[in-house]
Amino acid sequence: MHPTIALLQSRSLSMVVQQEIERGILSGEYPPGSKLIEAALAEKMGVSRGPIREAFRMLDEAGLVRTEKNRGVFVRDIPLDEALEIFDLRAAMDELVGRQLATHLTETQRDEMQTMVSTMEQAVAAQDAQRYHLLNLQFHDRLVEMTGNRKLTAIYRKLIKELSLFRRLNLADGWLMPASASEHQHIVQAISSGNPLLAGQAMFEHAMESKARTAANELRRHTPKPVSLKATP
Amino acid sequence: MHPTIALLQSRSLSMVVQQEIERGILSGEYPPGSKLIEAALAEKMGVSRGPIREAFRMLDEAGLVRTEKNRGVFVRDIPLDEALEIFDLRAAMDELVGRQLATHLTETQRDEMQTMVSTMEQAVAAQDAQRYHLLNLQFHDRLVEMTGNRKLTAIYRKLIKELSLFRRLNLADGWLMPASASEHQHIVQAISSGNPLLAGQAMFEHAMESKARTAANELRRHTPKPVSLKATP
DNA sequence: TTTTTGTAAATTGTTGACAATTTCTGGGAA
DNA sequence: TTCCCAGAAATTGTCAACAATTTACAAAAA
Repeated sequence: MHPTIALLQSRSLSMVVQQEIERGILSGEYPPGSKLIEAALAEKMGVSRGPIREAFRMLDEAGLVRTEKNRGVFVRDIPLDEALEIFDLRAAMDELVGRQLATHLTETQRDEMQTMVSTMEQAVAAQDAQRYHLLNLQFHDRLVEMTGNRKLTAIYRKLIKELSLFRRLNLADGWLMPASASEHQHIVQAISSGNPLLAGQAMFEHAMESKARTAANELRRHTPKPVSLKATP
Repeated sequence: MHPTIALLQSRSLSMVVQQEIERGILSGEYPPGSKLIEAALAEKMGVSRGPIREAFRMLDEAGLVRTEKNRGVFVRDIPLDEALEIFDLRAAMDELVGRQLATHLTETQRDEMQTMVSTMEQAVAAQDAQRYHLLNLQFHDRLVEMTGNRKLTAIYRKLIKELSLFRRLNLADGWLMPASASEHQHIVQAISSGNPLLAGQAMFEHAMESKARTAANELRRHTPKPVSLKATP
């Protein structure tokens, strides 16, 4: 039996199961497209199928799995066009974040932002792409959180989770590390300036750059054999 | 294939139950704050408690109900501050809608928009507030749909559903009918102009006007006894 | 060989039963 | 009266069993 289940009965089983399956999905343990079998998960976690099914309904509504009647549930595989749609939506939300932070930023928040950017620059200097990737996610998540808009924060996080199921994104994020590093400093300056339009624009353009890089990566990945056709008979 | 056959093959019981409960919530049959009892709903719909519980998990994730362990599920009552947060988020999404429509609008879409605005103006002339309210919802929903961004459309609709649980909104929407009527014509013109920034601004400001009217209504509702204290001993 | 078909296995859909917890209720004590 | 607290009733949490459907596989037919 999974240790967390035996210990903490404070949350209901289905909630714990939901979190555990979600962790498995986001960590790549259950890759996009793979099938999630009720009985197998039930035995693995030491519970019956009821809570597993309830967790499936939550994950489905959250967009992390898709359910086919009488066939089972599968980890969602976000197609490119949907990923690009999410990028557009996220850009609009980030623009809102920039505007609101520019008008309500406290001293403490400004310092925190500056510290995060500095930490990211250290990761860039150390060529630690993995660490930079995590810090980057954390930076944008914290900015959204700073607005105090809980609904905005909740939906933003859902979008990020869905985007992480766009598999090609993870493989190719090494390229964008140095590119977006300087943009973060620009974002902090724009927000600190107190100009909502400027800050919003900085956030929006940063998000759209990210979208453009992803689209370019995908285009390059789907046209890998323009010259050497004779090499693969 | 026969339509009802196809329906029963694609939708499982829990999905049907979810839609039915959601309908009851949005129609006001189950008002905000009221308790939803598994056994009662199960008997009413002629199914066991399993599908009911699965539907509850979907509705919880969608933000329409809240679940308290060992106490049951309740129809959510959106507090004012959360409603205002949703207004801000919706304004940012509407701005995106305006920008995208301004750059990609077809002739057919422009005509459809104009027709909807004309129909709304007829409802205003006929003093039919109820009909105007429905047409207004339909107008904005259709605009979002026209962008072709499915994720944006899905989240927008979720936000609208949640906002409808902000009970005071429904009671006081008679006042804002004539005010927002002319704004719609302005939106259509701004989008038709092909200027993304102008169209986005029109949509954004329209949404923020709606937020301001709601906030003003709420303020008025919470301070109804400033003078005649002697009248209520 | 390829396709088809029938049967067994695996998996999901649904239900009813039982356990755990909360809520209700009535009677007794301060 | 008001408060408190058993015990009953109602309700939710979990589970195991059964039914319905899909999938796997092997044998038969083209």
